[in-house]
Amino acid sequence: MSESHMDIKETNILDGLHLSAIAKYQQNSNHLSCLGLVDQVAQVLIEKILNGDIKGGSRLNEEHLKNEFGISRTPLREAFRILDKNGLVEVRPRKGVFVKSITKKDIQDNFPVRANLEGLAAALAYPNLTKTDIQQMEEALQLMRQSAQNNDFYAYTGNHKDFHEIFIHSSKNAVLIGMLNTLRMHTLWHRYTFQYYQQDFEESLALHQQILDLFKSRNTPLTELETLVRHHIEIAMDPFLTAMDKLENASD
Amino acid sequence: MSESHMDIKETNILDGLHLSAIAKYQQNSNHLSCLGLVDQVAQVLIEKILNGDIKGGSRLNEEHLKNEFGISRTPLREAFRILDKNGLVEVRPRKGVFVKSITKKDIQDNFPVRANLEGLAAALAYPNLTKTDIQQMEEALQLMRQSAQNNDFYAYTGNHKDFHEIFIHSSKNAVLIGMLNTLRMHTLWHRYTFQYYQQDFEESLALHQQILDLFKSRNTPLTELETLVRHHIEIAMDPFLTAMDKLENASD
DNA sequence: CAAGGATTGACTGTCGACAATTTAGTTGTC
DNA sequence: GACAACTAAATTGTCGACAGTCAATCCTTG
Repeated sequence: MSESHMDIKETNILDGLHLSAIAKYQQNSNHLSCLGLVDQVAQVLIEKILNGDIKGGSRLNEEHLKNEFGISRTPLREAFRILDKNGLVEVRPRKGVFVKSITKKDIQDNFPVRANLEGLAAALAYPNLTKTDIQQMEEALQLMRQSAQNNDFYAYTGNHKDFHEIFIHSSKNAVLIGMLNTLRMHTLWHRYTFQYYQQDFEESLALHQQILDLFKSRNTPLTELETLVRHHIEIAMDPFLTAMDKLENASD
Repeated sequence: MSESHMDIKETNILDGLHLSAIAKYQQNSNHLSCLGLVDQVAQVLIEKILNGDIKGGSRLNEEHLKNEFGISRTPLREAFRILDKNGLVEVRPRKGVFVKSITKKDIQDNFPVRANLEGLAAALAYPNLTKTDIQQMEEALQLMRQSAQNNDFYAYTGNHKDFHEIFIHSSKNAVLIGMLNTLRMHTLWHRYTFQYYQQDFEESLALHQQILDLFKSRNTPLTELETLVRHHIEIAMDPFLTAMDKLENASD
């Protein structure tokens, strides 16, 4: 912590840790700078937003962030465009970039689309699934059970994510994978809320076991698989919405 | 038409019209510059790519484009990010930005996803449809018939686009609308190919009439509507692929 | 003559500064 | 006392320049 001159109020969006980290990587290692300073900055900002360190609705001030990161405004502005591409911020010309805050409407719009696309992904993946894929999903489901037993909601979310990503990836449809990445990022936006989101593990686990069984079975009708996957996401929306409600009311 | 000074070689990626147009707008009118120079440049580039004026695979040289537009590289680079967001180019760090060229795999990935999402859009739109919506779709279908009679493939594509956009918009799902915009842009990428794309008007017209009938009917089951819309896009893929084949072979 | 390395040229990445615009605060008038 | 116009500070938009990197070409050497 060489920044001794910073009595930074915690109103600062970014703490000093990441900026020095970036500066170090920038100087020392070449291969990381090959990844592009822009992408590094974007990655840090994405993390910050997803973890809730940067609150929704807040404005990303170029001048401040420039100083925080110790870089110029040019790569910063391009990083903003990446955030925009991922739907995390809104770029209002001559006004600045604003972190989007998730509303109920966003969730109500997001879930049906994601449900549909993951259903499609499952159907497309079914003929492609290897033994390794099945095995990995079984492992993921096992970890989900374990996390549920420990009442570790955060870990559960991670395992759940792994489970889904396996068959999404096996769909081998680049367009689909890209869109689901974006959609899932939106949902994970308030990932931290999941820590307080008392999910009904029983139902969720049963459904995922059911899905896995369909994947494992030889002659599963594609429509049945697609419908089930789609359904299991659709019914997850209402609990999510009520969880949002609780959190909103709690912060009042 | 005040641009009388353009004897610009067509080897230029961009002709002089747009750049001078941009410069003019930039000076004269405020409300257009409020739209942001970046967005203007992006819009022009998108048009160029969609119309095929900029070939797929070609590299967008910042230095050249800078001179063409008469602007600096900063807004240009940000415009590139917008193109990237729309999936029209690929940004390779330290290499440059390359216009994506559509492959068969892209089409094979794109159509199923779009079919699924438009099916969902139709189902979501059904309860929201107003008399005006129905009427506009009838008009669009009528224009489609007219264009078909004139063998005007280009106009047909436009009318067809209008027809779809009506119910897509009526889904009132912002996420869905955004994704379909991107997906449809990809398909329209080689919009000019449609001029040579000898579509089977009969089947297409019949299907759209069928869809419109389901929209008009009071008690259409949502699944039936969704399946039909989805199906009518899925079956459009193969003719599109063969059309691509022909075009490829023709250009050899 | 061929292969490997150095060199040069072109291009992208980054930066600091200036210009334009918005916003907030202040002053003046009705 | 309230509203409007003006002013000033803050912030975004744009630009030209420099630095670093990649690639192709040319030269050297075996």
